[in-house]
Amino acid sequence: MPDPAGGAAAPSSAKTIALTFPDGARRDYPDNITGLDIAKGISPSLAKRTVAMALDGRLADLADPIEHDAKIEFVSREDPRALELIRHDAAHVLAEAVQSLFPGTQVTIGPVIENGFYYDFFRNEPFTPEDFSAIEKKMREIVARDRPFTKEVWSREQAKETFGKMGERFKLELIDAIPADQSIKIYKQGDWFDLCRGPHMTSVGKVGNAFKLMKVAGAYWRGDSNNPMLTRIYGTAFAKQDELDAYLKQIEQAEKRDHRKLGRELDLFHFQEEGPGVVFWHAKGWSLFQTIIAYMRRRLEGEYDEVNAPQMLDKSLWETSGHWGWYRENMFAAQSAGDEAEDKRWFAIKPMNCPGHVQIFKHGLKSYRDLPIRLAEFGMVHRYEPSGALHGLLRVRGFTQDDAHIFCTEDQLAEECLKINDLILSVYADFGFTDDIVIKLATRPEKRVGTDAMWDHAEGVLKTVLERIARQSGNRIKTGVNPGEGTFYGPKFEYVLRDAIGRDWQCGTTQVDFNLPERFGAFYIDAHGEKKQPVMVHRAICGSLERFTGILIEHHAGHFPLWLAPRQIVIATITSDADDYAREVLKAAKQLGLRADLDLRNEKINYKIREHSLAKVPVLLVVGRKEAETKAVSMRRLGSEKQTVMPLDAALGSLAAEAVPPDVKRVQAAA
RNA sequence: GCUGCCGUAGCUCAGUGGUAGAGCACCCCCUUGGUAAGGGGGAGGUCGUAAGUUCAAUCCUUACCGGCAGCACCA
Repeated sequence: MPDPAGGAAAPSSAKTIALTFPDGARRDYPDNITGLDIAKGISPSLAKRTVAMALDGRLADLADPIEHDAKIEFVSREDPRALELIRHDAAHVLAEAVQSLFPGTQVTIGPVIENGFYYDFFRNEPFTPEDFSAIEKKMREIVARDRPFTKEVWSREQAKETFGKMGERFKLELIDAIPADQSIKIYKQGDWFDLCRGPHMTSVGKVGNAFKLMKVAGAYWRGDSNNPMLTRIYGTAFAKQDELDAYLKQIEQAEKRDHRKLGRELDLFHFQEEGPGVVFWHAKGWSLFQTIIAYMRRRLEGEYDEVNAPQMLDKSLWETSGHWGWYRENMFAAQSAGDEAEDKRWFAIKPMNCPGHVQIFKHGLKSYRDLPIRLAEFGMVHRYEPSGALHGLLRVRGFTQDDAHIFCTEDQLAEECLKINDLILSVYADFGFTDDIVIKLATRPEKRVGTDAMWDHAEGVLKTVLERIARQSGNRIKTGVNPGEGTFYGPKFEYVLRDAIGRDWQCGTTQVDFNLPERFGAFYIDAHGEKKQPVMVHRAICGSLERFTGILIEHHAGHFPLWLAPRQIVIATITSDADDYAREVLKAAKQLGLRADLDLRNEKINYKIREHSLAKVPVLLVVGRKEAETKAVSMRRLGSEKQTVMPLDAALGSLAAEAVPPDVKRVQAAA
């Protein structure tokens, strides 16, 4: 596409172009007329409130000459599409402010991101949040000055000379990276200017004052850890102050559901210094964790064989599998600790379950009639994750996978992938993730094993399967591709789900592996009595159960549905007169399999209500003398201030019915 | 791992170059109160670890450990 600014100097007069307006009107204009001229021609007020235009849906500078027939729309500052312009312009304002306050700081890039923008700077002394108020103040000055954004197209030489003289070595690198057929665009805002592909609004003042600098962080130049570390300043900007306020409030809400905070508050788990990245599960957290595993076990029944492979194995096995070569840096290994011990071999603590499962498959001759063989394991694996990657339950060094490996023939591969898909989607639905599930096909990475033919084949199968999944779901399931993101041994599907506040989590995965069976010499006997190599499919649904538990905590904000809640009911007495009856209620609840506790403390009911509400207990059964006399309970649900007095049996009966896990409910409904 | 910030009681946090405080939680006493904090009292800390500077370090310096944010990584 020719650069719109390219011909700005020489407007031709003979040609005309036809522009279509949002209301459908079509009008002819002289070639190279600018959006601004058109807007002015329509009405001065339109010109005044327009900050940019969209040509055939693509945002462009209002001052750009228009060279083609197009659909044209004028974008006001309030238009949702203007938000990215506001943010991008704010990034430029940030850069100018920083360079004016901290001379010698070099600029690099400053893109718009999901919730705002950032700008990466190079400076020996990094910025701190204490610098923010001064920078924001300077930014407000620059905005108030309201200089127009003007675009210039420079020659490569001019650009390199100018930025070279300024000592902007990162900009020089960027200029070199711009393809030869693209022009070098410079946006000026008063005296300050930046290399930028645009577009921008008409003037700096349009940024407004609803912006805020959020945080500083290091970031590698061009995202490569071999490159120098830059200082990144994150900010956000909105069209209006109340939108900014709402966004800040939303961040606060997200912080409240942080699983690390809730884990402490709800007494679910903890971490401590001696065990970086490994979880101490407390009773309530372990209950939740085990509820999830029990659920998964039920879902595997009849289809999978659950096995358990050793926690550590001689390193030679990992050399064979290839993990020692590929991932040694990220593995733990152990030896006998005694100085005098004779056996000083290295044992690798398993980072994956697959080599163990191959050993189980290999044990004894397998016939094609046995396939597919589906081996599942809730295996605890350990990986030496980089210290900076650790993050509560979401990234740990020791975790439990809901792992399985399927050994099948090539003919069975597609069918197996579809079966796995059905299971994954059904499990997600049971956990409350029904919409916005995305499946991505991750294709061959640069570092990989196996022949191209093998990869072609495996990717081909997955692609076909993925298309079928999308079709079957009536295109409810969205699909995509992650080029180069496959594992070293094969391509994979990544299942991404979206939580209650719109965050995406990659959980499930289906990975095709032609590599491990070959490395370990796994085979089966086919119908002609020949040895054949099985295809192996690695599959996880929740992925790391620790992580999945963390996601569930955040998804529900600790307010779990009854079937998951570690403590479903607390029976609280009003006075000690009701103690005996409360014990009766507890016994009856436990007989129905409900997880219930008693609160007989000598405290006022207000106090008890408050405490258990803060602990997010889903159901409070309050009993006093009245209830004891009538064999009733006063039920109060978490999040509600209403109480319902019900006969004991009816209350417990309905709670027990509600607490049945969703998969069991389905079975009950079918029966 | 990299950059920056942080580490004081179970939790949330205040504080000082002369070895520490608050609120909540905890324990004890009084209170038996009908749906989100009743009252009083008490106990609790080698101020992350180690070295250095200093007459003196929780406070200053360095290293290490751990955490937080982001980056990089994630079989």
